[in-house]
Amino acid sequence: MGIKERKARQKAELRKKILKSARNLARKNGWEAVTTRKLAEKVEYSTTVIYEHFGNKDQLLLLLREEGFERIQQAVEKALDPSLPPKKQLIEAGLASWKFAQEKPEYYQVMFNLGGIYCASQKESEGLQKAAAVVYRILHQAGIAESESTFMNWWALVHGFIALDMNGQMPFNSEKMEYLLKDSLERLMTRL
Amino acid sequence: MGIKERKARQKAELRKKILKSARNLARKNGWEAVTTRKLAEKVEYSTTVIYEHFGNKDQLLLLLREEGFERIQQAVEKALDPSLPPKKQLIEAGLASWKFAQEKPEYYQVMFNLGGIYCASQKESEGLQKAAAVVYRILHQAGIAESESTFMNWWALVHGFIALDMNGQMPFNSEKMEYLLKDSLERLMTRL
DNA sequence: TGGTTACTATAACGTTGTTACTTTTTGAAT
DNA sequence: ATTCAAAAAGTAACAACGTTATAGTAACCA
Repeated sequence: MGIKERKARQKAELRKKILKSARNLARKNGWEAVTTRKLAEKVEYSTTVIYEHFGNKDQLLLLLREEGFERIQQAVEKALDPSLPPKKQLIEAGLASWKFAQEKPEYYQVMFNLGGIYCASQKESEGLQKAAAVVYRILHQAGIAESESTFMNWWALVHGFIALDMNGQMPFNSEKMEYLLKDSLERLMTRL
Repeated sequence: MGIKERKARQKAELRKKILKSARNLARKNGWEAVTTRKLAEKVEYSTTVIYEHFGNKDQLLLLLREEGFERIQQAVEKALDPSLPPKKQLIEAGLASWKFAQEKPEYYQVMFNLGGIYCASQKESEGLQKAAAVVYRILHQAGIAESESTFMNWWALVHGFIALDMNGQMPFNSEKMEYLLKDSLERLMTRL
């Protein structure tokens, strides 16, 4: 009697397909192009399918936000070399975050309400906490006393560079911005 | 024959009124609540008045963006004490920017595409350049060599703190964030 | 007074997110 | 196999959005 299982599997597949379509649409045409109708068309269902699976559009976006936080965490941890001194690791972590935002901007945007998208929900993101924990861990390894201060300094620096670059308002191109970020991270670390 | 003058005056007044209404609506109910219809209702005209005065909604937002850049520049310059050492001035400038974003979030949001608003236009903002020039000037006073690097370090730091605080995703409240920003700015300056 | 011009409003078009309602499908019981 | 309830899916509508074509009204000049 694997009927229920099959149904559940199909439902899960469709769910994945919808989420993937949303991400693809956002990547290709920006988050403004991600509408319930286009999403339904992509998966060849009617619009109501979104509401059966996610409740509403905001809930769908929140799922992608969590997905994004998990992915950036994985990307950062993969980029880390535990044998290096913690300060070097923090520089690597910052650059890995930058790289993630460059390669998967649609994720970074939904994570931080950038690029025209906006999730009203203020509920604390579990994924964000986990990603933050990675940075905290390295700070602890480095034996840094004012970890809250250094944590926010690091995070704001990285996020500031990414967000400003995404808006395209700064007089530097992305390559230059990456270089300047690296420079800023190194300065931050040499002063600890 | 002051008829033309009167008309021009009335037109300019209406224009101002529309811009002010947009700002008030955004302040009270967020930028999502700023619609052409609500705007028209506020000034007691029909919707088309927006398009006669500004072309479209995006153009109106761009005007407010410029207005915002001018205002933050004024706020920062007013907060500066030229008799203080340049490094202290840069700290003051950062804190003044933070204060501006706290007191007039609707401006900061339209300036940097935060809080659900989005202006597609990538054209370089004149106001942004002027605001940036203020920071550059102080850096020059301080005789700092790598001014591009330090400039972006300062700017990304300030913007990162503001943007993250606005999203309400960080585990610190605004007072704490302000304190941490001050700390980060002081660290940046003591290392130059 | 008549006609041209500038202003203003009405009403509509195509989208958007969302939902009430209807239809179809489907697994199971008779 | 037929019937039936429940689940799944589609249709069509709602209100609100940005925008514009059209139509009307008011103001100015002759």
